Amino acid sequence: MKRKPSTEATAAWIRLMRVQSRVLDAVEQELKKAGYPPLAWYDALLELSRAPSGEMRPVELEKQMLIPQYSTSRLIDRLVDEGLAARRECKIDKRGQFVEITEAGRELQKKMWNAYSAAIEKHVGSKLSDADAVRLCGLLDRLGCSCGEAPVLAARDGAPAR
Amino acid sequence: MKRKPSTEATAAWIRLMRVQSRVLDAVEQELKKAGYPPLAWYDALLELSRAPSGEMRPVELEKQMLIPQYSTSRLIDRLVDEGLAARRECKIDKRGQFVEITEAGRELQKKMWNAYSAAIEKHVGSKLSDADAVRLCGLLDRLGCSCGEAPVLAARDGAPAR
DNA sequence: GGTGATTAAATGCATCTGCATGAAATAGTC
DNA sequence: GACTATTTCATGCAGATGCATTTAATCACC
Repeated sequence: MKRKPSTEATAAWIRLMRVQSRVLDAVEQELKKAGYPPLAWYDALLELSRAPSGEMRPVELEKQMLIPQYSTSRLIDRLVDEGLAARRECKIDKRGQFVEITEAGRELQKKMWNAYSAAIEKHVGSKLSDADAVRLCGLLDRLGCSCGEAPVLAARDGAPAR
Repeated sequence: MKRKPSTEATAAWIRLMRVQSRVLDAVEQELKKAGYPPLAWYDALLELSRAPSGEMRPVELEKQMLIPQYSTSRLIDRLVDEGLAARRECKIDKRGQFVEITEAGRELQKKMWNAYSAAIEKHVGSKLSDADAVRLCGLLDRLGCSCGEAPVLAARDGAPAR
């Protein structure tokens, strides 16, 4: 039996779609204008930089970033092409590999965080009090739990998106 | 001078990106499993069906849907290919045209709304009280105003997304 | 009413994405 | 240890997207 959503729920759905799209576009545009690669690259570099010795398995990365396997594979291709990461052979499991962030990768991640954090502040932080940001988090979290939650750790020197 | 966002703001940003992505994926998947075309088609059909005589200019559609011009052009191509809409010559402005929804288009829009609304209820409505949905709307709206707001009219028999 | 700027729409091209499949290694089972 | 199933990663292909440009018509202004 299909129940219809209330107008309130429908309005919330619409806002969620629209506002996210606008805010994401705005932030991506700023990064692009500053000459930086897309956010997905940043996310990958951040994950790698946080890994114990700056390296992790593609499968891990895929799970952290919640993107499909082929997408991870190609993202790594691009990072490697740009010298931001390197593929390392995995001795204990020869079908796998390790991806290691390079110095250039670490530097780019840090530089991007400047532009990125400024954009977050501009498009989110400056429009919401901290208390309201917490409220927004709480409400959003309630929508997320149906599809397997990856607990978002406190973002200290970088924020993984998507 | 670049100010850094608070951890609260950053957390809100992350949630906004993640939760939207999950919820949208979930809803799109349900539509797809039910054998329906992507949400963008629905949005276009809804806009067209709401237009005075079931027709509007591509430029209008573009403004309503907030998608780039070339994207509108191609979306219309597909709708026309599937017999859901038809291009009509515009007598008063010969560089323009009208796009008119067909009967098949109207029917599809209505049928999709069943699956679509059920998905909204499942992934949003059922997780939030109406009061919380209103609160969520309020908070999200505050993020939206920086980039030119299209006031979202009450969704009576359909919800435009994105 | 002629000229340059602007608007409406389409399209060529490179890139990106999704999907399915392939290839190689490992794990599980008897 | 042979045989099948599973896991890890890459890739071919079709379709979608972004960007820049093109074509055609209208507008604005003198």
